[in-house]
This record gives sequence, structure tokens and C-alpha cells, in this order.
Amino acid sequence: MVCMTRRTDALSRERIVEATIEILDTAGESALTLRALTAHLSTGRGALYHHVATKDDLLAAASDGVIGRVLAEVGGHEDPAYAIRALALGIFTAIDGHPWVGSQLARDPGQPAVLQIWTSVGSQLTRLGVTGRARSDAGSALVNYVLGAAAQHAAGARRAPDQAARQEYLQALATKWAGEDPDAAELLRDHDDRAQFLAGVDIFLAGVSALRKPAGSG
Amino acid sequence: MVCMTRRTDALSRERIVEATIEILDTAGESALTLRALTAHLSTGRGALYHHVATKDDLLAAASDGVIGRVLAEVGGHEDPAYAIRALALGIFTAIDGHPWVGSQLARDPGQPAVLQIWTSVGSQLTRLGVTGRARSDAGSALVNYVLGAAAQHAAGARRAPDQAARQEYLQALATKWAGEDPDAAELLRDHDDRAQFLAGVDIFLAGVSALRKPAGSG
DNA sequence: GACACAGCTGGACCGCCGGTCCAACCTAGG
DNA sequence: CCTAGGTTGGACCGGCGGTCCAGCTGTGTC
Repeated sequence: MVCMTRRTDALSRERIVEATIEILDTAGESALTLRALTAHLSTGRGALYHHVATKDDLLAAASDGVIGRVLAEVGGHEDPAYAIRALALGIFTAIDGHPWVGSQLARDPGQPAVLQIWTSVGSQLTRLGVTGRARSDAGSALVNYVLGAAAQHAAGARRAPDQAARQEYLQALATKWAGEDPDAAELLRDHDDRAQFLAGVDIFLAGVSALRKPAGSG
Repeated sequence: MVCMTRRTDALSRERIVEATIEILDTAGESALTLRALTAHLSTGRGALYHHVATKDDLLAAASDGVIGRVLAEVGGHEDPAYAIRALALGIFTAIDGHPWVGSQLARDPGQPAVLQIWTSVGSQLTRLGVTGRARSDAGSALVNYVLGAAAQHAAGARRAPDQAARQEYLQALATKWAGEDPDAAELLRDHDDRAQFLAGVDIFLAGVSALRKPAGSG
């Protein structure tokens, strides 16, 4: 009956999600409190709960927004293998910038953001000529790899936010590995998460291609 | 000076971790409360904190115990590729039985359980003849895939604990996919998580092998 | 056997959390 | 002007992880 919003600057789900992302980005997951959110929006809790069901709902909406933006950006490449690399790298970059998304994606396989990733990967695999069970197997492998790497990278970023702490962490790991394989310890020292992540995508793509060729007959 | 434990049936870190695993297995992650733990052990909170630093410490110790047992069991295969499959399947089975481990592994890359997985995978890859950067890339890919699949499977199990709920969930997913690819929707219906997980491992192993051959020179 | 000691134990207590509830408010329609 | 209903803000609730401390309990010493 009435117009849906009384004032353009009034509280809305969109504004709440926006503020949520801002808090998460600037102060981290642990700082996202409904109290902090109400303070940030200069409002009360009842108002929040008129637009949002629960805190989890809010987190899902926030990560859905970020992932949705990424998937929309990287959708337009002709070569499907290249598109898959771009898709994976886009997700990685997004989680590098917003570590909380990585944790959130690992939390619930039914949330919209994860479904978006599934369908994007699935359609690129179809374009790659993979179908049937091979496609669902490959899709599962790639999605799980991307989400796993995302969660680990995000957790690492949470644990070692600055470069010094990260160096310490890598050093400790290198020491642990040194006895077993000095070469690996050396590589760990000038280690690039992004390059390693892409190398993993390439291993996956090579595997899909290798398994497709020998099984020629339907 | 004195003997380290006064009575064999007294409170100890081991007993606490054991009780923690029992609560997590029987009642789920959300049921693990320090209050529930004290009730289970018929003790108070101060006593708990004499043996355990924080709740996170407890969770890490619990998952470390489960993973450690798994890795010790599957270590003895001659063929490294087979050993990797056994390793991955062992982790998958453990997480299928203890879903909370899956969530825990995705939370912190520095915890002992994750380091154990890294070193196990790394040593098997070395036995497979993969070295240097290829090894760290392959190890990263495999570990991230396994951890990602574990976390997703665990989250799914948390969300749909019984078979009926799981069917509903798959049905909803199938409906979503049906418009895009009816074949995939059909496959989703009689979907086997364990087989799909192993298919993913095979994709990565095939990729590692495929990328090793063309790059013959060091 | 008495004693002092040190580590262990249990429960009261704290601040904070997510979520609920309701009285006051503000705008649209009559 | 009044009424009505969606919107707002804050008081309130039970429960959480973690801290603190007074007392207990087993031990080594004499």
C-alpha cells in the first residue's frame, strides 16, 4: 500500500549489509558484533532485526555480495580454461582482500555464494567439453580446492596479518620441514601464495585433460 | 619433585580431550561448552583451565588426536600414489565420522593436525618423485583440496544430518542445476560423496603426473 | 603423628554475546 | 485532526568463554 521506504537514508537491508562489510574489512571477523553494528549505524537492535533474520544471514548476504561481484566481473573469457583460471584467481583475490569471506564460504555449502561458485565452475567445465559424471567430479574437485585454499589463506591472513608475522610463520614451517627436505624449506622462504594457488588450478586442469583423453569411448 | 600425577583417575589433559571428543561426536560442535564439559567430567572450570589454555586449544588437541590416529594407520603402503589415496580417504572417513574435525581443520593452518597432513602429503609426493617447486605446488593443491572437501562435507553433514534432509538438499540443488544441465541434475540424485572425493584425488594425481612428464629437464 | 607446603579443585563472578520484546514514534490515509 | 501500522531504539534475557580465589588433598620433613 504505502511506499516501501519512507526515507532514502533510512535503515535498509542493503545499508546494513554494506556496514557489515565495512566492519569486517576494517576490523576483522571478531569485531563484527550486533552491538558494533548498531553503533556504526546509530540505531538499535530491534531495527536491525526488522531487516535481517540472524547474524548468519547477514554474513551470508555479505559474502554473497562480494562473491557475486567477482563472478560477474570474470565471466567473459572465450577460452574456458582461461575462464576457469580467471574465476579461481578472482575468488582468491577477493578473499585476499576480505579474509572473512574465506571463513564464511567454508561454513555452509548451501549458501548463495557457494552455489554461485558451483554453477560458474560447472558452466565453464561444460564449455571445456567435460560432461556427465566427469563434470560433477571435476566440478567438485575444483570447487573444493578453491574453497579449501581460500579458507586456509584466510585463516593464515587472520593469524599473521602483517608481513613480519607471516615471515615468522613461514620460518617455523621451514624449520619443521628442513630435516625432511631442505629443498622444500628453501622454496618456502620466497613463497608466493597467489602463484601457488594458480599452480594448483593448473594441476587440476591438467588432470581433467589427462583423464579425458584415455577414456575416449563413452 | 613430587610425582607428576597424583591419582590415575584424576583430571588430566588427556581425560579432558577424551571427554571433549565424546561430546563433539555425540552432540555436535554447538554442544561443546565449557559448562557441558565440566558437567560431563563432574568438575569445575578452574580445574579445566589448569590443564587446558583455551577452548581453541582444546579443539586443536581433539582434532590433532583424531588426525594423528588416521595418519598413523594409513602410512604403510608401498605405491606412493596409492598411499596418497589412502591418506586422503582416511582423512575423509575420519571427518565423515567426526564432522567437527572438518570445521576445525579449516580454522587454523598452523595447528598440529594440519601440519601433520602437510608433512604426510609432502613425504608421499617425494616418494612419487616430485621435488622442488613442483612438490610444494602439488602438496599445496592436494592439501587444500582435501581440507576444502573436508570442510564442505562437514558443513553439509552439520546442515543435513539425516538422510531425508540430505535428499531434500540434493533435490534443491538438482532443481537449481536442472535448467542449466539436466545431466548433472540426474547425477546428483544418486551421488556418492566418498566416490566423488576420491575422483577428485585422482584428478590431482593425474595432473601432477601429466605436468611432470613434459617438463623433463630440471 | 603433626606440620607446612604446593599444586589441584570447584564454584562464584565478570563482561560480552546473539536474540527477544515492547513502548514510543513517525508517516500515510481518512 | 485522528487513527493505524510499519519502524525504531533500548531494556532485558539466558548463556557463553574466561578469571579469580578460598579451600581441599596428597606429600615430604621432622
